[in-house]
Amino acid sequence: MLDHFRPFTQPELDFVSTFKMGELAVEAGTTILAEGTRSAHLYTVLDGWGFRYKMLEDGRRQILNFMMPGDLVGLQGSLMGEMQHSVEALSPMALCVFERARLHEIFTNYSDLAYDLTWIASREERMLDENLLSIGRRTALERAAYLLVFLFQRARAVKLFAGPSGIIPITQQHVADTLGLSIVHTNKTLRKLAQRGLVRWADRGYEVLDEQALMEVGHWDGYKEKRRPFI
Amino acid sequence: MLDHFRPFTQPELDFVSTFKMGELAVEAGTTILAEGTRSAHLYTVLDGWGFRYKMLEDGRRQILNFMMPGDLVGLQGSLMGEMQHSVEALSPMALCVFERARLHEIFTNYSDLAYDLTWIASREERMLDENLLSIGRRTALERAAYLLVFLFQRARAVKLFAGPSGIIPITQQHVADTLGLSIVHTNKTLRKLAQRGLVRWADRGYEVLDEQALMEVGHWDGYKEKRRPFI
DNA sequence: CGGAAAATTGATAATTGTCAATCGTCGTGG
DNA sequence: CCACGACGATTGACAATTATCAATTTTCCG
Repeated sequence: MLDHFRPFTQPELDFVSTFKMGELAVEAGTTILAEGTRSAHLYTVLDGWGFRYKMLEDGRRQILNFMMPGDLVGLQGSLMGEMQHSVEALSPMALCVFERARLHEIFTNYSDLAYDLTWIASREERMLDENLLSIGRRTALERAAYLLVFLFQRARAVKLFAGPSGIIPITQQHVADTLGLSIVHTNKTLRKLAQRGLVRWADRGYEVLDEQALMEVGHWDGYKEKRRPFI
Repeated sequence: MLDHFRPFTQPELDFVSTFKMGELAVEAGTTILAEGTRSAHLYTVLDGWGFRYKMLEDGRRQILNFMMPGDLVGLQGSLMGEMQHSVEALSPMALCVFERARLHEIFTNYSDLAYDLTWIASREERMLDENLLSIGRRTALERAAYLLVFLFQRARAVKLFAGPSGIIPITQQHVADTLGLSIVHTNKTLRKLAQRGLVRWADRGYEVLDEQALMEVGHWDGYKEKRRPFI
């Protein structure tokens, strides 16, 4: 997996190992961070899938983005105090745990790592921009197509799939809450993509069958990213 | 305006003055940064209103967020290369111009400023999260109410209004493109808010009349923010 | 094998979008 | 000062998309 990320210098490795408090393994469905809470920790995803979401008081839920290896969990909360969103594991996950309180040390003593942190935050912002465009302006079918290739390409980039392809471990409820659609309409929309042979409902998730076609349906150029940091 | 922001140390001020290349004043409607472009500059908003947006090839436009004094313009592009969104002035704006190439110096030599940068990026992410929740899960009326108080509170916090209240300088087309609605439906929705006496269409923009009621309609707690950095 | 959770479906209701005018306001040129 | 245009706001009618309801199937697991 790591060949996708930038190499570390020795002092960085030394620091990271002291900054690191340990590893955490969680089951699918575990809530890692909860909205309204202040966590003493900050995490890096080592393995598995997770997602960030917000809810309205009456229960309506919006999934904001998905998390995969290399993503930071809880940076917002670390910088700004209380969490304004929750994070839940979609599959079993392995996380690297850091101490929130020591975040500032990174800035003062390891500027390259600080730069990486900001880079990662910026990348998250970029994904949110794309998701906003999607929910705001794409039709249901376009949104679904976009979401599935988007997740597929991201997952492939961090080697989350065993082979060249693989299964995206989400239920239709997750898709619905990501796309801002009802679950019934989501089902009908995904079904349409399946009928056209672009995706397949497999085991406990979706499999992408025709990457190119999905990108066309979703009016999306694809997920381009060069070397990236991994903290 | 500046009492809202954190104070600087002298060395920071000295650095900022060398990092700063000059100021830029633009008319309403000017495109400051364009999607697909690489800018040699990075900006800080000193005065005025602007907005970030993305478009699909067929012209559908989604406004991602609005920019007000203290916001950074173009950080994403500075960190990641090509701009993936455009930025346009909504009103006449004053911008402080920085050299993109020297961004790294901030990280190596002015860690507090670097921290501030990341803080600002994180805050932007938080706003995007809220906007996503809005577009994905709120009804048209809720979205409109949320957007108007949101802009109202942000603008008030940075003293963009002359008195205690003021006018938000947006057209209904802007509102529509922010909320992900058609312009006709946006008009009918805003009209409903106006009939209830929550907002008023004035001169060339909207004025908030009943902040509390808007927050209730929009199921929103309000915009809380303590001290914040200003670069 | 029994249940529970997730996926499907068909029918019907709301919400939101599209079309096609019309109305107003404001700045410009005559 | 007034007519002309342009852009933005408004409206009403009608169409399309998406949501809600209410069952049924499937699939997964113990």
